[in-house]
Formats: sequence, C-alpha cells, structure tokens
Amino acid sequence: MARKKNSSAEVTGPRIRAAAQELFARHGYAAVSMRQIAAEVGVQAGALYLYTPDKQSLLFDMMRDHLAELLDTHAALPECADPMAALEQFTRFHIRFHNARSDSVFIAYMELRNLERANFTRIEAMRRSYEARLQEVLERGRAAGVFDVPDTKLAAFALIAMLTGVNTWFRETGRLSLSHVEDIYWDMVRKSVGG
Amino acid sequence: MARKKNSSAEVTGPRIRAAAQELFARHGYAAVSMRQIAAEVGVQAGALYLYTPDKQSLLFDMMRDHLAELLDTHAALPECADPMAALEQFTRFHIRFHNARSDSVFIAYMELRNLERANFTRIEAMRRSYEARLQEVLERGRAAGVFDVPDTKLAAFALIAMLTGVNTWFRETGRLSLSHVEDIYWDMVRKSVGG
DNA sequence: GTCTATACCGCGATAGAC
DNA sequence: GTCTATCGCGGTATAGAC
Repeated sequence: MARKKNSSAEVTGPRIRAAAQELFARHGYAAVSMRQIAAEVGVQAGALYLYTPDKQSLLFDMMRDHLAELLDTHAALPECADPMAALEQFTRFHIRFHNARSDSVFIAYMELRNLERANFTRIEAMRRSYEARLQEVLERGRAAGVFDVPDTKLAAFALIAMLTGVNTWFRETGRLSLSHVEDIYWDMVRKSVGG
Repeated sequence: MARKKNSSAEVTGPRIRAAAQELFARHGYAAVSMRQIAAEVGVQAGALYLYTPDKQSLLFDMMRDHLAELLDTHAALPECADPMAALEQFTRFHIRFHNARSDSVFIAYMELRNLERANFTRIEAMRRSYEARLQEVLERGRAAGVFDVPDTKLAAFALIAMLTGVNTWFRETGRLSLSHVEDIYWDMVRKSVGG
C-alpha cells in the first residue's frame, strides 16, 4: 500500500478518455476540439496535455483498447467443438458485446479515416484478426458438411455487417429486448449459412 | 436557344459539388475546409459562395440528391408480382446502385451527425422510406407463405446492413466480379428469409 | 497538477476592386 | 465571376507562474 493519493492523478486521466469518447462518438473526431473535452472534464485545455501527447493519441488509444478488449473477451469464451454451437456463440457474443459499447464501436468504424497511417495499419490488423475468427468457424462448419457457404470470407464480412447493424437502431426502450433481438438475428444467421 | 455562355457558369457549380463530394468522402465533412475544395476546383475560397450559400448546404444537397436518385431509380424498376423475384431484384439493385456510388453512400451514412437538425429530419425520412420498400417485399412474401420471417422490420434492417457492407471491402480489381458477389449475397439473402 | 497567457495557424464567410 | 484582403473566431499546442 503506497501513500494515499490526492485522487486527481488517477481520476483525471480516465475522465478525459471518457469525455473524449463520448464527444467523438456524438460529434465526430474532427468536429470535437480539445477545448470541448477539457470543458467536459472541468479543466483547462492545456491541462489535457499532461495526460495525452496529442489529440490523435486520444483517438488511437481508445480504438486500440476497444479492439484489444474485443479480441481478449472473445478469446476467453469456452471452446465449441460443434460448428453450429460456435456460430451461435459468435452471433450472440457479437451482438451483446457491441451493444454494450456503442460509443466505442461507432468510433472504431467511423473514425478510421482520421487515423494517421501507422495507427490505421495497427487497428486494421486487429479488426481483420477478429473477422478471421468468424471465418474459421465457417470454414470448420463447411469442412464438417454442416454449413453450405460458397465463400467463407464473404460470408464472414456479410454476417459481421449484419450483426453490427443492430447498433444503429436498437434502443433499450424499444419494443424488443436485446435477447429477443439476438434470437431473431441468430435465426437469420443460421438459415443464411444453410444450417 | 439563349446566348452562348462562357462555360464557367455552368461548369464551375458541378465541379465544386464533385470536389466537395470526393473530399468529404475521403476525409470527412468536418475535416475538409472550403479552401481545400476551392483549391481542388482551381478557384479562390471566396468564389465558392457564388454557388452555395454555405458549407452545410453543400453537404445537405449532396445527401438529398443521392437519396432522391436512390428512391427514383428504385421506383422505376419493373414490378415483380412474385415476392421471391422482388427480393432478388432488390438485392441485386441495392448492391449495384450502392457500389456505383460509393462516395455518396459513404457520406450519406457517415455524415448524418453533421447535418443541422432540420436537414437531418428530411434525410432520415428519405432513408426510412427506402427501408420501408424492402419491408413491404418481405411482408408480401410472408403473407404469401413464401418467406419465414419473424419480424419484417428487423429483417429489413439486417439485410440492408449486410448488403451495404459490400461497399466496405469490394474492389473492382479483387478476385471476384461484382456480379459474382451479387450471386453470393443473393444466395445468403434468400436462405436467411427461409425461401 | 493545474493555471493563465499566448503563439501561431487556419477556419468560414464577407467586402469591394476589377 | 473571380480576385485580394480581411474580419472575427476558434483550433492545437506550449511556456512559465504558482
């Protein structure tokens, strides 16, 4: 146990990241100023530079952390020997994980253009790695004769786009619960791969 | 026949809109300056205001024109009495239309946040109107007992997200032709609605 | 660790000459 | 119809006091 801290040090950094995330999601990276972020946190603009080298790092770090958590959380799921069970697990996991982090997801998809080249390359690699995991499930199912999929790469793209789309319209207060939505989407996913 | 024009009048306006569209698609509305647009066209920044009242109108007009063309072109397609034929027609139309206008599509999805409220409302109404047309096809198919779809509204959202996703990865120079891609997606769409 | 003050730049938009 | 010049503002980022 080290000495008691005055709170500000450990608290301000996360608060800045949270404010930046919310503002980037709502207005877009390019439209948000460092002054706005500072005002949200209750500090002066200059003070932000004690916690981040620049605005670009704020964006890159939140995208990297989001994708790292996505990959880690997915990797921690129980193994499914049955391809059909694995596909259902992926479908439900994807919807739930993304719905619970709509700001991060929105930023990760919309702000790719605003990453500097080197940062973009790293983020893209993480995204492709996630897509590859779905593709592997489809590949296994096809090899086992359970799925009828002409092109597993395209099918993975198509399914991920479909599932991520839930984020654009789903609201907790709407007529359907998330688990009901999961059921409906899983029904479509299952049928679409000929299962 | 009116008097011969000096070319600049009729030509500069469209060139400005084209340059704005390309730059907005590439860098995002908020990140593009009027000076950049002017430089692309080869005029001074001040000259843009002879052709548009402001930057916001540049964005709104291109989104409105894009969606108007989408609705008009779709409405001009031949009627399909058979719901299955109608769904195939929608699928192939959507992929082809959107692939041919990737800049406009990108802007119409990514820059909604940058529309002023009144403009946003008008654009949203047009987008919903397009979604409703797919929903009607699904409704007809379900009524005829051809489709097995638990919720036609969700299915319409899911299918449009899936089809629009083609734009994020398809390249003319890739391993698959667009008509091959259409075939693969139509196969998934058809199966997903239980046809 | 946060502040004020500020450097330096580029923004959208307008005015008025030509 | 396009130009130059400019207004007023706000951008990112830094310097130096406390």
